Amino acid sequence: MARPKVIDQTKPELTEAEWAIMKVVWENEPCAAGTVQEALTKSKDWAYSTVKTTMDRMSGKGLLEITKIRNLQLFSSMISQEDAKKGEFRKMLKRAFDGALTPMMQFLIEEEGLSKGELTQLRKFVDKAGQNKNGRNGK
Amino acid sequence: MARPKVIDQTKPELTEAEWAIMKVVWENEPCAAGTVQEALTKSKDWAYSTVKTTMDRMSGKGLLEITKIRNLQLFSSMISQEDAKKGEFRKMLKRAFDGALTPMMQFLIEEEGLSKGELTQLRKFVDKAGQNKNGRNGK
DNA sequence: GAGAATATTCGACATTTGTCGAACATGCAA
DNA sequence: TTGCATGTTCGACAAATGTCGAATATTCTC
Repeated sequence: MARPKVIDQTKPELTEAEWAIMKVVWENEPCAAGTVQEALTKSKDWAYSTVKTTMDRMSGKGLLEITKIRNLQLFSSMISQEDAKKGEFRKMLKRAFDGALTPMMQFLIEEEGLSKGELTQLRKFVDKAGQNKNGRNGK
Repeated sequence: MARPKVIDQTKPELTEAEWAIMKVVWENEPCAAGTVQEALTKSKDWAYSTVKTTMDRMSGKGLLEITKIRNLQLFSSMISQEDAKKGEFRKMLKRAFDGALTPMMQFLIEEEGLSKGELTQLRKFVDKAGQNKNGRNGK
């Protein structure tokens, strides 16, 4: 009955460009490459082909899926936003903190200098999370 | 008098291999490439030249500095561990959470499922940090 | 049906990263 | 003095990323 504690180590690894594209896809899927390119004009000055090429490569990697409707290709995400975030977070944790969460937290609070507001907010979360945890699983 | 709120956006960006090497350097600097290579044999099966090449490139990027003693090259870090961690953390925060800390915290607690012990530890940090912050800067 | 709009295909090229091996240099021990 | 043991230099190569442009296909609309 023990819930699977094995964490999928093969979480997706997105590059900078892939993150930008994925964000748009998550918001508009299924969507065409042109849509993504347009949505990014504000932040990225990418040519249509740049976006398309990257998206094609992404589908090759299993990050996106293509559905063809006549002449149109619609892209959909194959990974959830949650998993992507998880992957990014884990990568950072592993690289900079040897995978240890507590030291990361300490570093965050001591070095990053959270504002009072952020601290208050954080405490609220901690308390809330604490409730759900009380009484069961410790370790 | 306003404290500089401008955060150095050009924090170092280390690659996977660079992180591994930097860690050894921080622990032994100044040290030779051979020392690093040996220290990594356990985790990475890298040839001496692989390590050396990477370290040379790192010095070219300003991540490491070389001091020559006769025939020997001793490498020293040009960036602090703190800055490297900060950079890695910020990159993650920016990519996956649009730079917003609070949502990241929420995600961490809700999705990553912190253990009770970690929560307790976290609360302790928060409280401690809260003390130093109380009375001043709110924002 | 012809031309403008849109898309898709493909091949290209520059950089960055990961990884070495071979050639050459040098200082110390036998 | 001769050679290992160590180092350093350099050039290479493959794969991943970032970026396009040109050629080609499809549609839609007059």
